[in-house]
Amino acid sequence: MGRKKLEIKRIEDKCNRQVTFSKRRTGLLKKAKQLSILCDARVGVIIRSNRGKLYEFSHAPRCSSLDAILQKYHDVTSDDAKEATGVYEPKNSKYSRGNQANGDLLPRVQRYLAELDLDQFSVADLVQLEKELGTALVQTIAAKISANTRLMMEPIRTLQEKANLLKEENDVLAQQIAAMVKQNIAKKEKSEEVGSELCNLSDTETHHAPPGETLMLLG
Amino acid sequence: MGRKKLEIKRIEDKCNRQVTFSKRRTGLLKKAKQLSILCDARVGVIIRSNRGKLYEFSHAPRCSSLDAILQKYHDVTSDDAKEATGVYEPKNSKYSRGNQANGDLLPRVQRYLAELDLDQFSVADLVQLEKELGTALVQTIAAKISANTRLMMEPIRTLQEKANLLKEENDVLAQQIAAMVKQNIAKKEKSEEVGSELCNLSDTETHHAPPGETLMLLG
DNA sequence: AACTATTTATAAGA
DNA sequence: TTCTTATAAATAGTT
Repeated sequence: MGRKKLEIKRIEDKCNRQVTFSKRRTGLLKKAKQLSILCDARVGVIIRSNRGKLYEFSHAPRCSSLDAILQKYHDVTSDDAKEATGVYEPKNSKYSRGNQANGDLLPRVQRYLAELDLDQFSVADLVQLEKELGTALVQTIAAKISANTRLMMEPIRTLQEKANLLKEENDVLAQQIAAMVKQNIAKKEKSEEVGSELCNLSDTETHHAPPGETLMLLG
Repeated sequence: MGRKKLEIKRIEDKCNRQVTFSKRRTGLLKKAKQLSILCDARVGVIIRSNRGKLYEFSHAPRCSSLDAILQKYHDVTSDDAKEATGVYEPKNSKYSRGNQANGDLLPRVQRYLAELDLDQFSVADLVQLEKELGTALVQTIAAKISANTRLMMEPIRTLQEKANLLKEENDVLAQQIAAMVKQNIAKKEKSEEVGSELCNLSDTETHHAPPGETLMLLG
């Protein structure tokens, strides 16, 4: 659509390509949103520019309990993943209770989460948690990653990309730290009250940086 | 666009909603493809209808080595996840060699994969592999799952969804079995030749079923 | 599943 | 960048 019919092939002019990217990215995200609303469908769009910037749309900003775990993995990994490779001491921990056979994983995870003191989370704790879940969680996570997301994990291509990711990462980390501080304060007040509303950070349809150690691992 | 301006809110008429879904889904996937081509961007779209059917677009059908691992997780999980929950005997295995410090994960994984006899893969092997990688892989995976994908992991909502997922799953499993058989035959011929082209199954922009145990875990 | 009147997206230009 | 505008493309309602 436009003054002229455009052939669908890589736009060679860099400047023009950037402009088109900006316009069409906006359009795509808009259409994704419309589809999700009009048809009550779950729609996800993730876009990474050739300079490494990320844009995504999700049909809803809700967070499942699984989300909370993944978020925690994320946080922890960002902090000390470089040292944590393989070294951990599974404590005989606070969330060891009767394993209730195989049953539904999600309810079990929810129960675990409800009983956890979030401040105590660490790589070791997560590993222990994972062990107690019998690697089922890990397999579930891995199995559910769409081809889509897997492709988004591909190595970044240019130095410019690395720089951009690094910058965005800093922003997100700052956000997360702020959120954690806030969470701590809130907890000082009421010591009970659990549930599955454990994370309310990330807003939808905006830039989103990948986790901290990405650069090291993907180089 | 159409005879009338359409308000963006849930279409109540079921039949009409279905038709619109079909049209707009096609449109969205088309635009995603155009964006990825025109602007050399990485674009992923994943759509799940309110009946549970999955549609996705990925900018490229390439498979990374990480992909191969995830695919394996997927396959294994589909087969015997119900029994595998937590029970495994880490053999002192064939891919135990000098762990080369922390370095880049991806090259290490590639090395592992290159040395593996794919036929020998099992839950136990994967767990062992994971252990040798020091859970770094798991954390990496978890950290990289976008909010997008996490939302797509949400519990399915209706019986109809379950039925649809089940049906699609069967199709995909059949495909995978066919692919494995093919792979085996190919291997009989040349016994060397490794690299990162380990999987060439899934085609882009088509229906794609979630893994086998999904129903059990999400109910 | 096709058709077509309209709306919407957007390519080029300013 | 942002806006304007002519035109291409998508699609809502119809058949």
